[in-house]
Amino acid sequence: MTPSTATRSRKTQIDRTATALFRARGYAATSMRELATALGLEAGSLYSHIKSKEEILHRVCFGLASDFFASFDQATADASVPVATQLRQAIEAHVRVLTRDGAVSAVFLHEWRHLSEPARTEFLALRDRYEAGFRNLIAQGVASGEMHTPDAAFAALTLLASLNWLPSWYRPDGNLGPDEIAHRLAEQLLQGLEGKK
Amino acid sequence: MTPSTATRSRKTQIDRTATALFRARGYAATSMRELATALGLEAGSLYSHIKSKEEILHRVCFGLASDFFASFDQATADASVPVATQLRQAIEAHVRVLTRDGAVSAVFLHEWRHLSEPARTEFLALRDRYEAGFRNLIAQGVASGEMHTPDAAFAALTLLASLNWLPSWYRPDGNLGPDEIAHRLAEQLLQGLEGKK
DNA sequence: CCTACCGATCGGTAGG
DNA sequence: CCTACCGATCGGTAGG
Repeated sequence: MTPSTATRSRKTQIDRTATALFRARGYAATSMRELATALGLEAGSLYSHIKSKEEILHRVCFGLASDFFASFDQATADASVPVATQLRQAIEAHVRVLTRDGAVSAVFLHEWRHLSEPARTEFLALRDRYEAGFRNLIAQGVASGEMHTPDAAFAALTLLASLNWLPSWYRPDGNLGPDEIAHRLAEQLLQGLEGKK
Repeated sequence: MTPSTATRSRKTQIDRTATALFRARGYAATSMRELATALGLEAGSLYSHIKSKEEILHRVCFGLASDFFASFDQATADASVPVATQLRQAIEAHVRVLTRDGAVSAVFLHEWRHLSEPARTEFLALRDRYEAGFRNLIAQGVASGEMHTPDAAFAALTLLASLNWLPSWYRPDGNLGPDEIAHRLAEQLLQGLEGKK
């Protein structure tokens, strides 16, 4: 039997509520009873919609991973654009995905290590592949003389680190919108604090 | 009674082993029985040396916090030095503390949220105060014309984010030593990818 | 530092 | 989606 619309939306609701709890308390410290209570039902009832606690974590982590890939591919699709511009677009795309749902992003960034094998290894492979995209962009920029750094891999790691800190302080109702944040991050990372504007 | 030398070193040993486990599996997912087994004793025996699981976490988080403060204060003690140089020294000092013990650093960065109140709030206040140090340095640099950024607070957050990603990939036996890493990070953050070397 | 144990809570299931 | 429950495990304690 295919799941009815009602069942599917209940599942989505479970994912969303669980994600918020995972973010606030951590995956391991969140109990299925807390989750059930937050949804207004009994613990056992959750299992008509999901198979396990980890299934939720799996969906969140791998779902956002594929969003990141789709977003990156779109930002860098046009090879005729200067590499520095492609990198700016990739940064902006990354920030947009990251700011779309703070709870999902936080769980993606910090709770993936509670995935059991082989999911954990698969997840890390995806993350590696994504980082390689940025690494290649920077390496191309260095080759074309648009950028300068002694180590593209090192630079890519540092760049993504700055971006991935965002979910820990970004507030959707704050002064800065995603686009303005993305722009400032790109400027700061490409120009540096001592560079001229 | 004051603790004997043997008791004190056993306590240190518990802290170290616990920290390694907290890093690998997360605080909530680490059981006192695992910890006891790793130390070759029974679970109940741990409590002759410590009062609670959280006490260990508390010691690790607040201990490293005070190391960071001491290190920062030393790096910025001489006000006659140019601000950009002070910032470089503060970055290098931060990296040195961060690379001294990878497990302690990882727990400090990611597990503090399992502290119960009021420790959790106190910890966040310390972190805020530390960030303010970098914020002020950048603001001074902007005022003196040595640095350029539209938002010193934003720049400080981004800078610390890049640095704090380090424990997730740094390997003590890798190609780059702490000093070389610190130097490259400082260069990249201050000069940017498009800046000239 | 151990043995023996406490009450509480965990993720998940059976049967309706 | 609920009731009732499973075995396992949790942090921590008493008493030696």
